[in-house]
Amino acid sequence: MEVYTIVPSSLAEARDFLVRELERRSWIVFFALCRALYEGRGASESTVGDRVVIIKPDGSLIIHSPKGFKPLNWQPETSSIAVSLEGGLLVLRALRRSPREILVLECSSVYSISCGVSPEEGQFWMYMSEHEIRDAIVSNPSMIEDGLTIIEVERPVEPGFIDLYGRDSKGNIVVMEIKRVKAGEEAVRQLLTYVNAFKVRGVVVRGILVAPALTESALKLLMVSGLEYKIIDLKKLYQQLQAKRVKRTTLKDYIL
Amino acid sequence: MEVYTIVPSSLAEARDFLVRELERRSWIVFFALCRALYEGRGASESTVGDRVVIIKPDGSLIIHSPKGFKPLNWQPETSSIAVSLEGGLLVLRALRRSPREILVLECSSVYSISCGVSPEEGQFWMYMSEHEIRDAIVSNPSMIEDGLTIIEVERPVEPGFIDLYGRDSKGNIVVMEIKRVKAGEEAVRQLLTYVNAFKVRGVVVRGILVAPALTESALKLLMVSGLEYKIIDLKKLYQQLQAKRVKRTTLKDYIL
DNA sequence: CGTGCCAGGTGCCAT
DNA sequence: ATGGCACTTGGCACG
Repeated sequence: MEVYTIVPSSLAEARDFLVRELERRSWIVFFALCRALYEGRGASESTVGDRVVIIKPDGSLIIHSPKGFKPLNWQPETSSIAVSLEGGLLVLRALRRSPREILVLECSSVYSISCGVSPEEGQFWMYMSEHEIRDAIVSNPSMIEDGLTIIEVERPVEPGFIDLYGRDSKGNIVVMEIKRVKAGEEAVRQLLTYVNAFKVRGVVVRGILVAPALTESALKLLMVSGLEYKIIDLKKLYQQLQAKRVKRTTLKDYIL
Repeated sequence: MEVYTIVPSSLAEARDFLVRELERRSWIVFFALCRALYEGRGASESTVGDRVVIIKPDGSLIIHSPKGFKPLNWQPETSSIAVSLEGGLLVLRALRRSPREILVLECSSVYSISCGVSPEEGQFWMYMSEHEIRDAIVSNPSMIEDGLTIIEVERPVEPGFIDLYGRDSKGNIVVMEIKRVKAGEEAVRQLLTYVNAFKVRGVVVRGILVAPALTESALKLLMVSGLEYKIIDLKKLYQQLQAKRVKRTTLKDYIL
């Protein structure tokens, strides 16, 4: 990728540069003293300050303040970005239909603008998603309980989907809700909703919350509701999965 | 803010520049051909590709691919960022304790690095948060129902907090759950949990879901559960609030 | 398209 | 720190 940077001597120069590079669908990053106004699903306004603004080839606009992971303002995949000079300010208007949103960026100074055109795009993988945990249980149900068999994955039920639906060694129907992270009350409520859906129809089922951990209040709610839980070891599951995968560079080399 | 940009002729030059600017706690943005490895709460790995990397003065590290709002990888407020040259690659290791996480960035080319030091920091406001909706109802409960009085805000109850707790004209206790956006089933389940908490103690209360809209399935679940709802007009609430605020630049000028 | 639901969710504030 | 919850949540998969 070729990256080109200018230090604009005037806002007019900055505008011309931005207009040209937006047309070319370049990747644009600039430092500026500016303020942002947003109105759409919500409404917000930031005070004037030094920001880093990213405009991606797909039209996403992201405004970062000096702190934290989250951007101050943003607009995902805008339908149009207009640039203009108004009253001594460089104004960018990023519009988006559906939902109808507008983000206005007023720059009083633009310190530097960089842009580049990149041809290809990279891929990204996530490991140990809830999906993978589910599959691991399906291929080895005994990790939950001896004699358990899985009948259905993502079984549709009145108000949603049951992650795993099976039968235990004594023939009881078992409903399982999986959480990849420590489960809170919401997870218990969800499981309870599914179990109740059966109860209404006169069928008594066991409900098991499967998670690496439970919050204290979740455990309490679970006990009161007559539900069960099963703690799973994510690290172990992850390693089992790793073993099955093709050999690849691991992070162990770095951690030392 | 002063912004300085270099186009490094070697990875060693890039490393030296990064080390110096990290020490100065500058704001750093660079374009690079790289790949990221993460291990911590989850684990991920991205293929090699052109990326924009931001390192903020507070140590946050964000890696953006050419698409979408969300970064490909990140590390919020790292406790340390180490830079080194290893096997012909420029390697950045961003470490974080609690939770223990490591992000490794391997750059095969660095196209351009910009950095700047900004002295001050801006503030940010959000309008029409759930908090503000709640306050609006408190100051004018009749927008929900004639004769309603609010007794308590954020009333603690067995498994959480009731947004609004009040009494209707006939003396019945009313429990309200507020949603700023279209309410889904989860909102209904939450309200139901609160109402049931009273039912267990033998007290019958009315449960009202307050939201700008309801999903169809939420409405169904709400009806079945014997709960009520009240649609509120966010735009109207927002305008009422705006009227009370000090005069300021609005977005109407821009929308035309 | 809307609806549901996971996410390395993040951020804010409470205990 | 842990927990509870809103968020312009974003993102994906599915009807």
